[in-house]
Amino acid sequence: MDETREGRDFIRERIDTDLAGDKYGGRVATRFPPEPNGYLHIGHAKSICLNFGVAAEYGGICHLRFDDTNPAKESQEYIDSILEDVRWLGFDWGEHLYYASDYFEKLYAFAEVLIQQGKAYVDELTADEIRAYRGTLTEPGRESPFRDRPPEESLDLFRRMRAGEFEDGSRVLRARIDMASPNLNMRDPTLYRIRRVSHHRTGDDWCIYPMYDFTHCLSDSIERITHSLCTLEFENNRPLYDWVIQHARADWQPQQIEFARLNLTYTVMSKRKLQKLVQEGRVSGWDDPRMPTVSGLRRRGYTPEAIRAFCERIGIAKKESTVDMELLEHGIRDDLNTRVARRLAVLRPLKVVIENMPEGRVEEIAAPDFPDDPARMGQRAIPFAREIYIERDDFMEEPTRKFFRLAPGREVRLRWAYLLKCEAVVKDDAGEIRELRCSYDPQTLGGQAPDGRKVRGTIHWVSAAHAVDAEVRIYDRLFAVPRPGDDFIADLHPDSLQVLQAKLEPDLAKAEPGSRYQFERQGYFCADSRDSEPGRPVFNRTVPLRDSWAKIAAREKKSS
RNA sequence: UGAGGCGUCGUCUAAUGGCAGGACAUCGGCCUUUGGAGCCGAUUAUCUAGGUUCGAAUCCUAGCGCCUCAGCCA
Repeated sequence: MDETREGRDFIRERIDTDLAGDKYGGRVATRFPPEPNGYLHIGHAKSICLNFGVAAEYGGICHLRFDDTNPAKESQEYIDSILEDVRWLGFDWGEHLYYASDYFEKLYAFAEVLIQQGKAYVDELTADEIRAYRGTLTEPGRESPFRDRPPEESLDLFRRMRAGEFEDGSRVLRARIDMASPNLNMRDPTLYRIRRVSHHRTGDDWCIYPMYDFTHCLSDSIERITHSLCTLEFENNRPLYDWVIQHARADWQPQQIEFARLNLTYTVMSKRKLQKLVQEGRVSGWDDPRMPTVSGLRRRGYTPEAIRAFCERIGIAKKESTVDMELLEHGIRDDLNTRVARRLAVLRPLKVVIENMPEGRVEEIAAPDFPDDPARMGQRAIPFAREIYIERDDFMEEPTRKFFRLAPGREVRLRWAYLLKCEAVVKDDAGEIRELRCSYDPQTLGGQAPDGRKVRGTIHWVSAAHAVDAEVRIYDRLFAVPRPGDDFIADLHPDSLQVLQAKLEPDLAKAEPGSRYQFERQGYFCADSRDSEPGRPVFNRTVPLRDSWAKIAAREKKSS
């Protein structure tokens, strides 16, 4: 543990203070409270790492609680995905899995307490009227004509609301606080509404459902949560959080602390926007590898370790911020670099005929899985034959100054194999390059020339006859601009997905779904867990390797 | 412009009255059978103006800018 005083975030410092002051008897209990109305995204991962992380560091516990008070928007599918994602991220809630809907009866009892104290009343104003009575940011609101009715009357009405005597929307239960409060949340907020919608867990047991501000604080209290960590937009709700617990006479008062939510460049992070992308078919689903969802990142090939390390790196603060996507990408490269085996794969094939290689002859060449780490065992055989594929980009008919790959008359090294020289270019009638005629130097197996001549470029290749044909999906950023605007659909990146028919080295035929590799000189790839079939993997590009050649090429192009 | 928050390199984030540090990004160099990785180096920041102090990112005053709140969403 590197829990030095330096670098600790303000939440942990606050908890230190509480513990030192014996505020909660030395206990720490947090909770991650998702609403099951969408899939988790990396912003939730930040919250999960914080809540579970804090609990672990202080020897406490972290509950997983579904905040399921709005059945119209929630479903079991979302619950299942959330459970899977939290687990995949590496966190364990033990037996502490809860649902706010399990507390409906208790919450109802708290509501009756509030009514009996004269702190809540049944209002018969319409939604529009309530809005009109609320006032504005600069003017106080007006009190409802039903505000001062006797508690007994409200109690009777509230019981009849529960019993189903009234139509949806005809009445609500409201807190009786202060219609002139400068904090609009305190202007008699709605606590319960009538809504005849089947709940995914309680079915048709209830036709009234509690609101967030009433449910969340009391659920925290029921569970004896010590520190209720949430995002900045709930700061204005904190007085109400405290008010409800006090006046409903709950016997446990957690401390709500707010921190800034995560934003990332080149993506969007609100469930509403992500849902729109899914609904409009702009992506294939919540787990589309371009989505910033946990399931999308998983399918893309991200590891839980990389996501956790990222969440640690970005820190916790109250300042609104937008983190560079590059930091996330750096994290997954850094993780995968030392973890995954190397393979050769030609994404945009160009055929090469090696004229001095006898037809029908095949050589098996051993290639290490981890060339940077000789101590680490693991290798596979790659067949070498007369016809091979190389990357189209690795040949240039009229090479620029700094291009040191293959060109007419030039020599390059085939990774792990021989030096190869381009003798001729074969074009079709349209002038397109169809194939290259080359020669190899049989004295150079392993890539070194006995005469000591230097060859600068090394390129990857696969044997044409042995190659595995595979679909490879090249994913790029979902959005073309760093900060998508309100009309975010217009900012979508038109080429965020390119589907390629690639040629892979034979070993890759046995790639298990979900397995990760580095395709040398290209990037990190992950066998798609949904579309791969035995012997026919489909690969998703997780992230490209850093490409300093791209910068040089761009500069050369500019200056020419 | 009522209330509540927030302002430190391009981007995140530390420094809690005592040398403004780290990471990512960027730019150089070394090395390299991945134009990858690795190694070395460099550029770049305290919102503004006053004040307190030997000394201010930090304390005080006044500004400026940004975010959140007028759901029977969470």
